[in-house]
Amino acid sequence: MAKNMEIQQPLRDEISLPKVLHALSDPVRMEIVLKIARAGQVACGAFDIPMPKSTLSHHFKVLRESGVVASRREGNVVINSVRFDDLEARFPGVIGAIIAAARWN
Amino acid sequence: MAKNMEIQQPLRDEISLPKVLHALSDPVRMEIVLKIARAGQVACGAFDIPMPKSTLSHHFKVLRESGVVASRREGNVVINSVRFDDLEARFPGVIGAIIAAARWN
DNA sequence: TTCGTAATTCGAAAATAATCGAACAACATT
DNA sequence: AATGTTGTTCGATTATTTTCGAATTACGAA
Repeated sequence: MAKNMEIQQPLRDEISLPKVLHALSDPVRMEIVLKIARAGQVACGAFDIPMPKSTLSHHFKVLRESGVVASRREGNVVINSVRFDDLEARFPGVIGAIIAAARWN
Repeated sequence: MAKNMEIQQPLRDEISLPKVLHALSDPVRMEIVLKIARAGQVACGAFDIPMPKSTLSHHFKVLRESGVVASRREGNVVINSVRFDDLEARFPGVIGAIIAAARWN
């Protein structure tokens, strides 16, 4: 298999609102997003969520495929960030309001 | 069984963000919400969505139980409205941004 | 090349959600 | 009371998601 493959994620214009909302409707994934949003850049390994890593990896996959999170490999860790610019361009106000609301509740 | 029962829906403070996002993550339900939002008040029967009424009723139930939609019986129709005030109070900006985004996409 | 660490993929099982016809309930009208 | 209309509930089926251990990939370092 080819090495150094780009991690698959949708282009800005391909991001779909139902998929974004579904991705964020899971409390574990929301917690992940909050932590990434707070820190800016977080490696997958930095989450001490009590859960097998295959399950956690699944949640990252959902977040990535929905366009909420961007992941890139750096050495042998995967760094995640929230795609604020793309989300804001496509769905103005949505991601900010959701994250702000989730911080309080 | 008792007659004239109130239709069950969560109090403002019981509305949960994950449930709201899940409710809105379905395209059929989003379409329902858009139509209600546009018109203010819409009876269940006013939707010409090609789908059995039991399925449609299920979607209304999800919207109601998540706190997105309020339903009240008036004569023999059920009138639906979006709970803007409650949603705005609990999750400022969320419902407005999502509906605005959904209108375009 | 071998080893260790980080993370994804696979495959199967369990849990949730969506779908839909048939039966039922609430209400207005006759 | 009988009938028609609107919408919900029930129960069964199918579809989608979530979960998790085992195997695998990607990469850096020894």
